[in-house]
Amino acid sequence: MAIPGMEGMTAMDSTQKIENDESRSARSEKLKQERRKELLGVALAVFAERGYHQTRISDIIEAAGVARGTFYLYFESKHAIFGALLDDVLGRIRESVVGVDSSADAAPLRAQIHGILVRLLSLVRESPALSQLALREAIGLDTEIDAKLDAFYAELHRWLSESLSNGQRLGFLSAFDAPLVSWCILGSVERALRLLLEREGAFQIEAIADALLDTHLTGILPR
Amino acid sequence: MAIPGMEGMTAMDSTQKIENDESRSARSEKLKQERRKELLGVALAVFAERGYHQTRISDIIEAAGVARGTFYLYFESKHAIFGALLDDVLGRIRESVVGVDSSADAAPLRAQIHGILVRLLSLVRESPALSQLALREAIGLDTEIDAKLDAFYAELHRWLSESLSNGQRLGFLSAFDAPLVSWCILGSVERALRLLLEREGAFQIEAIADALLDTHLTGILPR
Amino acid sequence: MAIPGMEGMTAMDSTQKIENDESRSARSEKLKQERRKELLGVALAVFAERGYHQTRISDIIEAAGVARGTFYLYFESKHAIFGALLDDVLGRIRESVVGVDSSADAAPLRAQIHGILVRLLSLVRESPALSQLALREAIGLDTEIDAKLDAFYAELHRWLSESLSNGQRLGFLSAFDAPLVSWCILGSVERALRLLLEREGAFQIEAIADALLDTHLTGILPR
Amino acid sequence: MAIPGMEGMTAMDSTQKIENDESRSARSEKLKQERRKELLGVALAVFAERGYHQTRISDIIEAAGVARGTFYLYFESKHAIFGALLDDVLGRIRESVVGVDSSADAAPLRAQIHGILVRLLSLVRESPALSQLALREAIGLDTEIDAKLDAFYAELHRWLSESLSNGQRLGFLSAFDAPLVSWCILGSVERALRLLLEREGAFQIEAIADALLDTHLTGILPR
DNA sequence: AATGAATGAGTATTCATTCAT
DNA sequence: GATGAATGAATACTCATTCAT
Repeated sequence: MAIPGMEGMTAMDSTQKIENDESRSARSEKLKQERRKELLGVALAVFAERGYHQTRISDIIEAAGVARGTFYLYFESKHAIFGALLDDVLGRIRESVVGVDSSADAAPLRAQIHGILVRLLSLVRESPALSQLALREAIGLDTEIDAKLDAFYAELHRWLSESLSNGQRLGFLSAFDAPLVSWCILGSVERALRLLLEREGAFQIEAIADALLDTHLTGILPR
Repeated sequence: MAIPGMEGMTAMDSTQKIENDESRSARSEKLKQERRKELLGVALAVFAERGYHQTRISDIIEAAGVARGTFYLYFESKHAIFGALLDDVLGRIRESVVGVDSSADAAPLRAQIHGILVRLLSLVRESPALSQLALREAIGLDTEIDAKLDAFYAELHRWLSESLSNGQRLGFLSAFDAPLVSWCILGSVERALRLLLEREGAFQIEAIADALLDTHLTGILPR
Repeated sequence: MAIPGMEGMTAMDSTQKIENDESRSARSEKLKQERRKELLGVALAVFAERGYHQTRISDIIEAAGVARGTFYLYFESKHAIFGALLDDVLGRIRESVVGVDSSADAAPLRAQIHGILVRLLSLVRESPALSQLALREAIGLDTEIDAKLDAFYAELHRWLSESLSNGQRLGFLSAFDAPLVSWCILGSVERALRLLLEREGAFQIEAIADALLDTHLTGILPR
Repeated sequence: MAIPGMEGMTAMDSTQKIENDESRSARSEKLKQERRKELLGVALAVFAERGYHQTRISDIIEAAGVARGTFYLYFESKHAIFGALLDDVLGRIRESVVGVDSSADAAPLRAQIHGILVRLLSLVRESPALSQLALREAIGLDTEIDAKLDAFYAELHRWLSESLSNGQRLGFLSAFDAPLVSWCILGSVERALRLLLEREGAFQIEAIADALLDTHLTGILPR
């Protein structure tokens, strides 16, 4: 609703004139943000349904009920609005993957990881269109988009790799090539998310999270 | 099988005539296949470098040194040549993934799986362009291509899932959701292949194969 | 109907606003129709000069001084603009051929028919390009166009055939195969129109109309 | 069968060599003409079915079962083979329209004209494809083709016009603008032929010929 | 003569983006 | 801000014709 960093600016000023101007611009700014969000939502739906290349600007503006030029008032290009959507979903994924609390009174490690996985899977279930953007549409689109995705995965990988290394240092985990195994795990998770996306309803989030955990924690050989 | 330029030196009986005709048409057929393969090779390189959408037919024919019409003599469309390349790489991957031999005198299971992984990874190392086609370019291109890829992964998954189920039945493997875990493993392998593709030289094939095996066989928890 | 540049000088109540909007959209609609008509006119000239197949979209847009895309803003395709022109000319011909008034105080039959012929011939003289479209260019172009032409001629034929049958019933005309003779007459008229088109200036409209009338009314044998 | 002007060349010569060569070349010439005719027949069928522009050289050579290059051995171009076919049909029409015999012991004028019309209509019935070429496909194709058609019609017109003038001079026909009326009659006939072509079976040749004759000879007014 | 692989000029149509109103 | 008419670069595909074998 309120624009971050703008909240304080609506405080009463001494002159009516300024107050009016400010409140007017604040209001218009608000309207602008709302329209922007509406466009983002519409574009998301269209991109998810038709794919990036099959989507025409016309599809978006028709669905949004705005004029052609209006679109370019809010986004520099087709590429830009896709980038904005991608940033959005990548941000949400980032938020789902918070650090593991290794303090004494923290939840058991397994439960924490389980939570992360459930959050990720729920994100896919609740925002399938957005997820599809990151998991399918964005791949191989563009050097710029590719770089963005690569950076994101690198970031995830760094976080996971360091977590695993920590676990190894603390003796929680066995000795293995942490960076390499991190990529494997990321791959598993990515495929699991895609699974939920493509075969909606065929799998339970809990079941997937457990399968991911068990496979990677204890493997498939009998103990 | 007549030697080029030697036909006139033999008696011109009807048999010879037919033979000549056959050899001539066989030769032209051979040339045709060569031309086709050359076009495929060139297109592969261009697709891998620029991506499907950034690739124009002009790029391919210029690189191949043939005329515009010649391209369409061998492939119905840009889409068709991409499909042919994809079929090619999917076929190669299929060949790399042969059945596991569970007879008494067979190699140990681990060694067999290790072999499969090494074959897959080698394929990526040796044919990075072709691999990139399957792992990046083909994703989200087209409903038809998508269906082809989906079918391929479904096939891989079926094979893996049944293999795991077999292992469980024989007591080699612990109890787990075989279909789900199969997807996880496929995800790991896919990411590992992509890793080799993107960070060429940063990883050793053997190391990756081992990491994949260990993670999934015994997990990352200490035993 | 607001005067351009005057809008701001009137009170900005909602009624005015709507009126302004309406006049603005009406004006733009008018401009659009004008642009469309201009394109039709230019295309007509080019089609008449070069023929359908020899005419490229470039010819039309260059002559019209608009951009490529603009053309497609007004017409779906080359075929579509030709169809629109054909509809235009067929409509005009239809208008030229009004029903014959057989009431007691009507003009004599001969004079009425003479009038129809003169109108048709004048149409050709005044809009030779348009006429050429219907009489030459449209023939054998396309199944769709063919169907349109056939339907038009069938309509003309039905009208003429019924008129003749009426005349026979009323005793004005002798006994003959009305449908067949109608086709003959249509053929004569068509050729006469083509004559005027191709040998512009060599014949007088009145002379042609008289010749057509006399030939079909009383024949070429002496009475 | 035999090539006009070539029959005498197969007479016995003194030397075997020459005889062989000549007979061989005569035979090959014969074969050549046969192949040419076959191509013409096939092209005719295809042109009639699909129309000139929709017909591809591929359609013709596939239907004829010859190679691409072979076509160009017999005809310079697509345009040329169409021209040859058009010449053929125009020639046949010319043959159908022979001079009217005005000698004392000749058949009555009406019967003679009736014969001409029946010949023309029969030509259309027996060679609808060929007729369609002249009556539909050839129109507006090309300046060259147009000129050929125009010249043909002019020729027909000249013949008819002079015949009518003769009749007038001899008192058989009333006074009218012979050239103009000739065009009207040509138009009627043309349309009648087209009628037979398009509504095959709906009309009898005799009926059409009679309708044409009656309309133009005595008109549609009661006598 | 016959073949058919190769050629390459030719063109309708699309669609992201701009900009005058 | 909003509009939507105008823009024009971009491009896959066709097909008549040639020519080496």
